[in-house]
Amino acid sequence: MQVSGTIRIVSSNPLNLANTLPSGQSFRWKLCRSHTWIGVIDNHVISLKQNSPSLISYTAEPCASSEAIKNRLIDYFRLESPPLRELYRQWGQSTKTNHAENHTADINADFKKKAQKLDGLRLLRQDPYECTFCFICSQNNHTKRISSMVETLCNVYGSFIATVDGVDYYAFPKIDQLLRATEPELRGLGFGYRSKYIVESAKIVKENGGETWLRLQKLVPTDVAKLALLSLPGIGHKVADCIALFSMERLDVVPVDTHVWKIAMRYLPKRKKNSSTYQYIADFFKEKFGPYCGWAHTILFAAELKTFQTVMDEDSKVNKSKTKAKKTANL
DNA sequence: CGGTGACCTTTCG
DNA sequence: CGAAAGGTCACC
Repeated sequence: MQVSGTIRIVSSNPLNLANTLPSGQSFRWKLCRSHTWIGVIDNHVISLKQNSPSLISYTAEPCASSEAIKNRLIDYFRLESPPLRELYRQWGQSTKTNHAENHTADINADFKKKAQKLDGLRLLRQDPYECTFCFICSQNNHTKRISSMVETLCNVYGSFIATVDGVDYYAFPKIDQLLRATEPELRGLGFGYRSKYIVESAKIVKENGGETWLRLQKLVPTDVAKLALLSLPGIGHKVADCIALFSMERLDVVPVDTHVWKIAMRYLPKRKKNSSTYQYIADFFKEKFGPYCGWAHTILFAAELKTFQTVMDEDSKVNKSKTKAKKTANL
């Protein structure tokens, strides 16, 4: 038995599932049919269909109050605020700079161009506990493999939720379930050197109070929350920033990963790759995009993903012979 | 502090 | 078949 309903999307505050769900924030969504996505939120298998830019329909299993599911989705997609259209407009607007910077490329102008292809990409509000372990899996890894690792964690250690379209869905394992995982077992499941990080981090999370310990980090200052995250093995500054941004309401945090690094180097003088440069790049994004720079960052990050390359490249259909030149330019 | 190299495995060109 | 992938850690 399942519940269903619809959500109205207003144009001043868009949500585009196809641009949001595969953007590298969550690793739990799969496109199962045209415009239809299936994933798990909490203990519900959620199916979402983008009927049009202004209408999304959902089903949830197992049964629950339709209103409760709807409210959960509104929360998950941050549909209450801020009005995203206006943010896109601001991010695409060049900030006034001094003369020296006028000679460099304009990241806001480039944002504007890319954002047109990635309309309605919303930052998700994820669970800090789940997000933490997903991003421990993310280091030096690609989204496809991360997704399959997270799925394995759920299928092996999590509780069964429901079968939908012949597929069994499992919840993300609770800390006591996750504690059953051993390093050799995880290595056997293909987690590689992250196996040890997962096992050790799970122990520390348990010692500190379990899932709620991570959820409580929402309430403390950002630097305190980051220290808590950094105390877990397998979490450095970049992963801590991802968790803070995607699950702890730190929308002003900019994780500097390999893609963001490359983006930044198109606008900034070259620097060595060390911790001070990490902050230097994060500050650059903050200056250019303001208090919601983490959200802007995620859009620019997504534009670099292979998943979106076909969409982003539709520009070049104008003149296919230019493809070769474009490739060289990107190097 | 800053710099360097090892590290599991999959995916993609 | 080699490089890259939402990096981190140990060690100098």
